[in-house]
Amino acid sequence: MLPYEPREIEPRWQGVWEASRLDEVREGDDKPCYYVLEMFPYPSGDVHMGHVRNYSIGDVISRYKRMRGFNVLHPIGWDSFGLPAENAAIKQDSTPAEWTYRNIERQRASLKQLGFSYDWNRTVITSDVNYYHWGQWIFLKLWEQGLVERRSSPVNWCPSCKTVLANEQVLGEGACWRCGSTVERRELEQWFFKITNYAQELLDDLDTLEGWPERVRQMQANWIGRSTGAEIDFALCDADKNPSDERITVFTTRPDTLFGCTFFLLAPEHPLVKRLVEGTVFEAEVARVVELAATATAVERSKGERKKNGAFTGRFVVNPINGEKVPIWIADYVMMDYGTGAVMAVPSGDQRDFEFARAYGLPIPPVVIAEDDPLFETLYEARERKLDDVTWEAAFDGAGVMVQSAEFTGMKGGKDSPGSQAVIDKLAAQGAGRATVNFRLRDWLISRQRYWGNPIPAIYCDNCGIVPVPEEDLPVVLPMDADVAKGETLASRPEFYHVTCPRCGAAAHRETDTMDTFTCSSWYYLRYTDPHNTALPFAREKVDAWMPVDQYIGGIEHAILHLLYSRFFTKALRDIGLLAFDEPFSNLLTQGMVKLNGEVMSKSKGNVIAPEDMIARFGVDALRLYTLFMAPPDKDLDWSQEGLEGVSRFVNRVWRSAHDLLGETVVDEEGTLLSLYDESLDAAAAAARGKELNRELHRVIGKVTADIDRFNFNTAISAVMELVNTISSYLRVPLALRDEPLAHRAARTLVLLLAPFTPHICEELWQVVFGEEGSVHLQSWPEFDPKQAIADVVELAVQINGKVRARVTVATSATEDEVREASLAAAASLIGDKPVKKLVVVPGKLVSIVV
RNA sequence: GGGGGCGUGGCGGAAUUGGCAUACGCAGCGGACUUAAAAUCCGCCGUCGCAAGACAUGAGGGUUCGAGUCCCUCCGCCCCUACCA
Repeated sequence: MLPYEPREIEPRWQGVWEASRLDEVREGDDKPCYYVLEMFPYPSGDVHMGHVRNYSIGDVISRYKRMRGFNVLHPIGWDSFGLPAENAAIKQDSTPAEWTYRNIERQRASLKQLGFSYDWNRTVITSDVNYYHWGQWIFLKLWEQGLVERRSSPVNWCPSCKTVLANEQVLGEGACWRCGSTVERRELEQWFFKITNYAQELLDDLDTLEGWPERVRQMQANWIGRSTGAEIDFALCDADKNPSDERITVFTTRPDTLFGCTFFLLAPEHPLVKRLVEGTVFEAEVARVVELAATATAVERSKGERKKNGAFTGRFVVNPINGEKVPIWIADYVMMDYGTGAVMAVPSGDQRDFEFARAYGLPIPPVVIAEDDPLFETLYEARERKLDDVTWEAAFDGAGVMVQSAEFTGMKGGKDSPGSQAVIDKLAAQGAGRATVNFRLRDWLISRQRYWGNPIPAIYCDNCGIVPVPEEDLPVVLPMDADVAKGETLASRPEFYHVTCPRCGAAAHRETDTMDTFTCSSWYYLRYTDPHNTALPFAREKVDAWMPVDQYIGGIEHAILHLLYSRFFTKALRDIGLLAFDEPFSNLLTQGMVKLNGEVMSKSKGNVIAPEDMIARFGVDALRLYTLFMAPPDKDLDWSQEGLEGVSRFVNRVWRSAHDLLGETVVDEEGTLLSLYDESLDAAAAAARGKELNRELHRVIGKVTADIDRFNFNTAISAVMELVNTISSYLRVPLALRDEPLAHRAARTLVLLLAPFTPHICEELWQVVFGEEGSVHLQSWPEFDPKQAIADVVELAVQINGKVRARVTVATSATEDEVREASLAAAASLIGDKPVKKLVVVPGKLVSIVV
């Protein structure tokens, strides 16, 4: 036996597989299609353990499905536009393109070294012109559909990255997702994708994504943030309640509390504020609060308990339900970008309004109260206002009964309650309100004031305004040699910037903003199905054949951003007629992180375990197997060097066991005999061990198959370890007494079951050691025969009054009556003469006797 | 504040539908082989107990012949999200 040398075996087989194009998709056969996809990497540096784990999961699924008879699409590419390339280029006095493509080549080499079964002929690189060309084409199609808008809006600006950001790219407490800087709010004219047109469908279809983790579905639902309620119009009035024509509309989820509205709030940045107070005595104080809100937000926000600041504007509105005069205040807790930026404040029903009322001495009349509230007796059936304040410590925002609410008194109040509906109906009848649905989701801001991205195909003409670049003029090519270190931008390149207007022929100039990188990653999975198409982003029949992605694998950090944008793209492209399905990813697996001592590995912390170091010591197969064995795929994995060594020992053991099963004498490097025969075994004992081995083979085939199907790779591997333990027991049978066909079958089965996990050692054993024809990765998955996994006899536990008291061995084929009899006999001395009240038989498991 | 998830040996974790809790691995302990070590192989390894046995899945209660799993109450931890009107 040759010693196991992963460093020799692994590169050799990788070369053979590449030369024979083993992993390239062969289209046109009649096998069912299966599309397995891992989120493609950003080429920021070396391949790390997180990549190894992510791609090992995908590779097991890919190889397994191929052995199960599927035609598998398993592609890889790079998400290669983005700001880090610009920053790196400045630091290294290089260009973003140079830095990006150098990193891609390094990562490509690493991924090949890891032996992943990618179809390298389908690589998609988003900064390649033959890809981003079609991103521009899709942009134009969305524009034609009315899904692209350029408009002025308050947006998030990162002063460090010097670009605007989408809402989804601003993390908690106002931090930029890339650099962590506090973002600023600016009013700017920008490009948007109208993702809000799909808000309802994006929410509804989450219910169809049964193959997604509940957590991700919840996060998306929360992000979309649907609220049902009403819009209510309040007319501005003067101090004597004379209404004007001007109305301010609010959104509320609690129209039933309208009788408790004692003040009216505007966001500090609300466009009306300035005009309401201009030239009045209230102007100075209002301006002070506006200023406070604009400057202190980010700092205040991080401080947990926030004091609510506000100021009276000196103006009033009329409450449309009861004609009461309500003062208009501004308050810094009212957000301009949710609802309408105006709020009807009901201090008894909303905690924030409650605190504000207490701080500024405003009345708090209760209007919806719980039935067990002490006030209930006093106020029940009170239609007029009897009580103008409460002794409560906090607002009551639950479901209750409406009081002090005219004809609505006594009705059930709460979110979406009959009381709410009744109030909406009355307001609708007088034209002062209507039922409506509000979403938290905002339109997707996709323009970036950066160089290294996909140019937005638009032209500015003094005569014609904003003009789309004609389809036949695509692609708008990004100059690859821009020296960003010297401050070069798209605007500073005359040959890029100056154009003639495609409509009128006058001198014009190009848009110099580029698209958000997330636009590139929103459709790359479609391009993989048809990566070389030069006439279209993809052909309809290719997409129809492969999509949707059967299994998508990636990190939870994309739960909202990438996954929501991709779902939007899919729906928008469907409506353009390019696709026929509603959702891009049928099943999603979010893998956990690889950590060291509970901390995320990072270069800056200096706690990185480099894959190549581990490969040099233990080999690719051991490393990959380790990442799959140590934890379930969706959980975080804390690095354990001892754990990797244990898995490496197991791989070595597989190598020795396979040789031994073929009848080879196994020796170590110094020639010491490692095969261990038990000469005391006779033919009958050998046959019994053979029977046991055969049974175990079938049990493990069944277990591994079921476990891979539900992504329990860790237990699939432990089942193979159990098989190897049983094989070890069989290997003690002296060669002369062994069942040779059985031993060979065991060896082949072991290798087939492990092939998706440890592809190199299995290929070596299969082709070289076993001398089989063809790659192990093109073999059929072992057939599971449940009948052969069953033993002739089975030991049952006998429970008496819920405790295991005895054991009885019966034939597997025994009838329930036979089992009953045998267990009563076995437990006779324990039961004595007590009458048996009940007897439950669980076939193959236990018997429960109650006395 | 809202939402999601979790609590099992010294550690990572297993237990698919309510059916013998702790599979598999790591660490540890003992033995074989060896001049010795490494490697390998065999065995032990929840707690208490000499043993028979008793007790153990965060705590307490319930349903059931039977609960890690289902229900209720409480405690603790993690993640996401948030002045969302």
